Amino acid sequence: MKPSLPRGTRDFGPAEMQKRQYILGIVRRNFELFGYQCIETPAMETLDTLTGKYGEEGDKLIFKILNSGNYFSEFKDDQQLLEEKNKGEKTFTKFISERALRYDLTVPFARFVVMNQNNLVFPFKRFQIQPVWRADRPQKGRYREFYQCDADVIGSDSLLNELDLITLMDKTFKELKIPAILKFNNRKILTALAEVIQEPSKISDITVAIDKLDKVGKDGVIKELREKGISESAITKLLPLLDFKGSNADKIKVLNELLGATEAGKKGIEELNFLLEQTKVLGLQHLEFELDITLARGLNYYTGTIFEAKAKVGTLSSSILGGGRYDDLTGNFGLPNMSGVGVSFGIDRIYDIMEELSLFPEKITKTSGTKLLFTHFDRDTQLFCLTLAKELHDHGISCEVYPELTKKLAKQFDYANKKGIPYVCTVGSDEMASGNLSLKNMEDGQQQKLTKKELIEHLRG
RNA sequence: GUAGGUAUAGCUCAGUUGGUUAGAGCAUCGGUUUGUGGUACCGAGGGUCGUGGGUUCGAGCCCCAUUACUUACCCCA
Repeated sequence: MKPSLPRGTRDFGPAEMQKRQYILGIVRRNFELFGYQCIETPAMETLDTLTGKYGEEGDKLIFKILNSGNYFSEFKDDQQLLEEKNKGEKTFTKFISERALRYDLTVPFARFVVMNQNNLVFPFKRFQIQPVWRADRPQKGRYREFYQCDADVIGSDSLLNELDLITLMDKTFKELKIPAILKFNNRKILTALAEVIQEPSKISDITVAIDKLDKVGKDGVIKELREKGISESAITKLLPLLDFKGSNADKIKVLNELLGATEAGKKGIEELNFLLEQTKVLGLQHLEFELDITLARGLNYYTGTIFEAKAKVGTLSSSILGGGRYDDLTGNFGLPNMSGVGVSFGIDRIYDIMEELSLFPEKITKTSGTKLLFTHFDRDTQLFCLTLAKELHDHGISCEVYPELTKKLAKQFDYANKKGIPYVCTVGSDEMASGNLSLKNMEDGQQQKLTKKELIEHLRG
């Protein structure tokens, strides 16, 4: 058969993995620096755990796992099967699937917290770096299997956690050298907005429309709002938002006029203001920090602050980080009043951007970490090389013995060359007898005779 | 869900208005060179042209269907 990959998935070869590990290393180091602790959860969850948390569109994109065994045995006869099928996809799915691949790391984390509540220290700061799966249509920067790197604090509703995460993001993107903009908003603003215009059910339509302001202009947005059935009086109330430009402080002023009278609006504005002021006091080193009222994020569970980061340069316009506050995600699993906030780095997109902008350091592009290759001529010398290699390994020197028997040194040198191994030690019967080993530097071609001791000293230095 | 693109050697791709035995580069293996690589030269192996139909004397090329991958939109992050 012809080998192929399923849509939206990728292999990572040695060269790609070194770059991925570089990104992961920076992210992980910062997570730990800020006091987050690592956990892992299974690739699959029970379907019930996941459904209903991501919104209607999100639920459709959950990869479901077919039950093992004969799932048709659930049905008495064709008649019953047909009846169940006609009830719709949702109920029918229950018969053939009880498990699904995780869609993100936040919901499994909430499940984890509830199940381990007696063993955890709250507020609990955890990080998690694992793949997630989404049955999306793939395109540029969008994959069906990708990694999320999450940091969350749960069991504390203090806005200090938001600030903690903001500085974490600032530091991490600085170290990755990605010029990025961090946009934020607050779900309470959106709630207040719905209240003010008295169209609570249309709130997502409205944010989607306003979000297109840059693309289609003010008139375009108004047109789309009308198409979505938003009343004229509501549109009139929204007009100030369409001129929503200027500094973060200007935006707060507009919001105050528009939403200051509502309970949710007042609270939301207060929170936004706090973050803006304290961020100014802390002083961000790298990130651009912008209040974006159109930022909604599709995930249902967010209730307060929401975050999203994008690269400021390059062709990839999709976000490279997302996150926010969820006040009652654990309530679904029987543990109410557990507010949490977290962010998720999308390292696959971060990789794409760094590749495009050539942000990876030169030194990590080598495919091999091996420092020395032993070449040989026959079984005896090969086995002797193996004992030498063992000794070098004990001294922490990365080396390997060419595993095939061949008289051709050229082939063995070629191997070292292609793998980017900087030193070659050739061992023939002379060297074996005398103990004088010849070490060749593959970069400058220089060769020298060394004893075993000298060789080890030389390579450790 | 909507619209486009692509499918030929292990990989990246050529392939003329439809015409003999389908090509190149890279990779692999062998040789020039039986103890020295990165670069040179010579040679070899490797293909049901995604799959199934159709048109034609004749199809890699045209038509229909189908599958896979891919891009954009919707959506999502």
